Amino acid sequence: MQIDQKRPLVVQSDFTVLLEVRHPEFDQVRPLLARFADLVKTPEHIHTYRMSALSLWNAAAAGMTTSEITSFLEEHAKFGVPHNIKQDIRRFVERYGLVRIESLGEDLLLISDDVEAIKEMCSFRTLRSYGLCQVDSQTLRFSSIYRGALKQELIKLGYPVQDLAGYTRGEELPIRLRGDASDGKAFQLRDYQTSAVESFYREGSIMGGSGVLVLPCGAGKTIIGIAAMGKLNCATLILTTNTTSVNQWKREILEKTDVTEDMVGEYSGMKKDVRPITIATYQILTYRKSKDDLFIHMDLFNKRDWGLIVYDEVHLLPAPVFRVTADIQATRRLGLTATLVREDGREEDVFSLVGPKRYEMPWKELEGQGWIASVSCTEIRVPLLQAEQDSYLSAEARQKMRIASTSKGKLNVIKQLLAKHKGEQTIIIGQYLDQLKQVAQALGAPLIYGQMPHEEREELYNQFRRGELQTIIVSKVANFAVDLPDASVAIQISGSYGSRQEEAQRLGRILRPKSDANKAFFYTVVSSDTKEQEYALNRQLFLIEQGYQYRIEEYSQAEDEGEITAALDNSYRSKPLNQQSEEEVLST
DNA sequence: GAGCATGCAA
DNA sequence: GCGCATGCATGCTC
Repeated sequence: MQIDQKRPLVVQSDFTVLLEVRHPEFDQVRPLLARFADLVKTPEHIHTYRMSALSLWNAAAAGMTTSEITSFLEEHAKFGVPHNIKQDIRRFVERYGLVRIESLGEDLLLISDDVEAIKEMCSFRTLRSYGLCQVDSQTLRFSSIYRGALKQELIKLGYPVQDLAGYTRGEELPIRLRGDASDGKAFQLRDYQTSAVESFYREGSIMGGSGVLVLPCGAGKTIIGIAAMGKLNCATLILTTNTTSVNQWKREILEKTDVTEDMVGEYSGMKKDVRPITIATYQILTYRKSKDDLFIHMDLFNKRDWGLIVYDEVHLLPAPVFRVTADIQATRRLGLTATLVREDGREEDVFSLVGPKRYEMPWKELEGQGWIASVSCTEIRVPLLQAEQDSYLSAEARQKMRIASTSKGKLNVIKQLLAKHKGEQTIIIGQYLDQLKQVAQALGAPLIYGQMPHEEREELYNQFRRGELQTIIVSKVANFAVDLPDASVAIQISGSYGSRQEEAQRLGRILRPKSDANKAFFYTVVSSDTKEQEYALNRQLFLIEQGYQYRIEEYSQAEDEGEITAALDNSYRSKPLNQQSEEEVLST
């Protein structure tokens, strides 16, 4: 074993990989590591990643090989790579594709070059009900109705099946992208958008046709979906999270393709139009009169001969939709998301039913190419006020979070930040209405929340866009509103527990490229030494995994306003005492 | 049958 | 494991 203390990684035999944050190779090593391992912990000096079966399978599906992974680890590990880890990586990576599904007339075949794998499958009790029937030592035959369910079951048993059984064409529908239009509506796919579409589907290749593309907010997921439609030229069902997004898909399809309005239908609470291109919400699919009733709108999947189903924000796909998706495995499926992480842990179902990850664009890479703004993230820790301190300590666990999140001490920080970023469009985002109302009153800025009619919201958004309003305060509407205007400063004053998605989405609000220095600022204000501070760390995991660094600043309440300004301003220029390491990392 | 308020689900 | 926003259906009014 080669020992080289100068290297940044420690590969441990429990499948975790430690990465030294202050190491000069950090920025170079991190994105590669993230391709096959998940970030799990981020204490100050060392980040812990863990390889899992699924993270390795997704890497394999995206084209990574065993030797790429092990030689990368060997090259950067201080103490080498334990022998058993190398073996296990090989075992997992090779599991993807070890068993594949191919078609044979009406039926399907499970095929493996590994005779032992087939033997093992015959012995699994849970597979009995699928009527697997042995053809020869390497082949099992089964009915195509079990295509989805079987894949779901097999991944649980450690066999991520490669599905090569192909797809139906679906009803034909010519869709031409306005790539060369002379009427000013022309647009060009960016290079990464082209690669993304091609890794989903390439003409003549049997492999493509189902899978997930992972792209940051603001990378143009809709456009990629539309480009895929343009390749396949077939009736398409698009599923998305809310009605605003339904409208947005429709608008973009009409704008970017030659498809006419009568070809595009909306299937939602308001309208039930099934057209060659139909856009629906997940919610209408999962509607039922009572708990043990039928999902009456689920037959939308069979209302037409769809050639493609697009799952927008696939990480939010509701459980009942998985069930139907298992039955339509012969239809091409495209999942789009900014994060494969589901808060309910059903990532394996996404893998087997929608498809494996085909493409991932790291946020930092997009930033490097200038497609999104570069964001500096700062966590500002504010001590609780004396009175809050007491009630915090005596409060029940479940109340603690609320007390910490809504601390009155945050107001001063907000004011300081607004002063610091005077003249920049700023969004303040929070979770508790009481708190937001107080902040709105103190700042004299409008609060946009659920009860406000959409018309009124739109008016405020427009004023903000025109620059007539410089600051707006938004509640959880920000988590859903696709039409929220862009800003260059976001201040998060409270959020829901450890939601990584929420944090990512909020940062997404300031990613649109800026005209001048292309720089944006994300602040998260938390009460120091509280539950909130712990949760804040959790929330940041995903973005840290994407390469963002949070600077941490301790804020102390001073008596005199002027003093506060000085204290805060100063800390941006000099190194905060407790964060020298972060600072050094940034400069490497 | 549009426009609104209400209750419910996840 | 909380608080909030959403979307859907229904039932009322004119």
